[in-house]
Amino acid sequence: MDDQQTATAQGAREAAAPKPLRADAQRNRDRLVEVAATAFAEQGVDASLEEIARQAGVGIGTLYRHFPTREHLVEVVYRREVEALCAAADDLASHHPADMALEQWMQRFVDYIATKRGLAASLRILFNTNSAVFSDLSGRVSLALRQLVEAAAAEGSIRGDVDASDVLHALGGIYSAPDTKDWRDRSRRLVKLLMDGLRFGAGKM
Amino acid sequence: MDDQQTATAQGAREAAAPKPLRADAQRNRDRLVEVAATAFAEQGVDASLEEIARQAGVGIGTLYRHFPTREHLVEVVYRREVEALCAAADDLASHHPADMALEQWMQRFVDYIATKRGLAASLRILFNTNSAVFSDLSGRVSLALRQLVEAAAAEGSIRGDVDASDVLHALGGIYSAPDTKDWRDRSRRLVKLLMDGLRFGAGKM
DNA sequence: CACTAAAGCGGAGGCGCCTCCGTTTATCTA
DNA sequence: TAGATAAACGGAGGCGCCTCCGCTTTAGTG
Repeated sequence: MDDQQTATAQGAREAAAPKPLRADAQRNRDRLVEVAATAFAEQGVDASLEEIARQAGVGIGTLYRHFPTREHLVEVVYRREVEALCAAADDLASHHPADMALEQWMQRFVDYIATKRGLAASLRILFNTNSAVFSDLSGRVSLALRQLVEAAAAEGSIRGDVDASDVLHALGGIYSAPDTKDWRDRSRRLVKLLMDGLRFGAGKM
Repeated sequence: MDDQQTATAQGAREAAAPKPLRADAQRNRDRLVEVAATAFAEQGVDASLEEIARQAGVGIGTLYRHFPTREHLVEVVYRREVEALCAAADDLASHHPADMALEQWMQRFVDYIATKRGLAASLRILFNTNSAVFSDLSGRVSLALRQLVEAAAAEGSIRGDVDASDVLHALGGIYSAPDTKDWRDRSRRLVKLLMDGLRFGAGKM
């Protein structure tokens, strides 16, 4: 009878009010994410959480308070990286001609994917567990790509008869290619090839 | 390739020529599988391996020698159960009219699946890692089902215009239904319903 | 049998996971 | 500035994973 707050009420209101963290807590949290990003990149998602806490200069308890499970931490790191990738689209767009921006972004996208190949299984579990994460992130990516494609098409530097989802599919094909030694080089060539295809007939619309 | 001893074949073939174990080793191995089957059924695939070894009366080292990873043990247990399920098809067929054999087998299939719902994620990983296991086992299941269906159709106790894969699909639908409290009862009713549908129009062709 | 090599055993030890709770600290009020 | 208090910290402790290697048992051989 002492119980006042049901579990449902608790869960319903997390998106609305992320309640501000205390300064030290925020600092520790940021530091953990930073270190975790490096650790996951270097050693995969099985990197030791105790080691991450140690390198971040906090106790293991602090890590677990901020990220109750390994998956929580992975999600935050992963989301941060995808957001950085999307942000890069804007940056490239404002510093390069539209077709170059598109090409460079795709190159970067492919490079990024390359570092994540080993994580495929973990990410699939993450997405199954919480498919909102997946749709959110993949939505951002395709939005970023669409903007680049449309800008280049509008500018006339690539053809106008393709849309972003075609391009995303083409990139997806690169991703699912076998994991050979020269994977990265080949991907680079494929992106260039794709760009040539896009440039072909530019302005004809 | 005429080569029969590929690297993959090495692990997968224990039925063919897995060099005979020493008597004590075989005893321990059997005991481990036995205990593991119970433990996995009761506590899921995350059951403690040390506890399994303890209950089997062997050291943890022995368990790991026989089953280098948790997945190996899971696979053996899982395979054993599926084989038992398939063997039951023959048994039922020789002791009951064909349609009753089919119905009872489907009931048993569904019950079996019910106990495995929590394992879905683990099994998916297992199947991804070693898809030969999946195709082998699902092949056996559909073979067993096909024999039951065809026998009943030949006997005239169910209609003749359905094939086994339809039935398997219908059962699959039951499997993917939401995991409610009365899941088992409802599945039972659905199997009966399916049987009625199969009996309807029996002997007409 | 007795002997021996090979096969098998098993548990200590090192590491990582995660929880729990006594201690510390940032922030708020007076 | 001092005091109060909720928030945050952190690491000890218990458990499970897995490896490693010295000891034991089995299955052959003479």
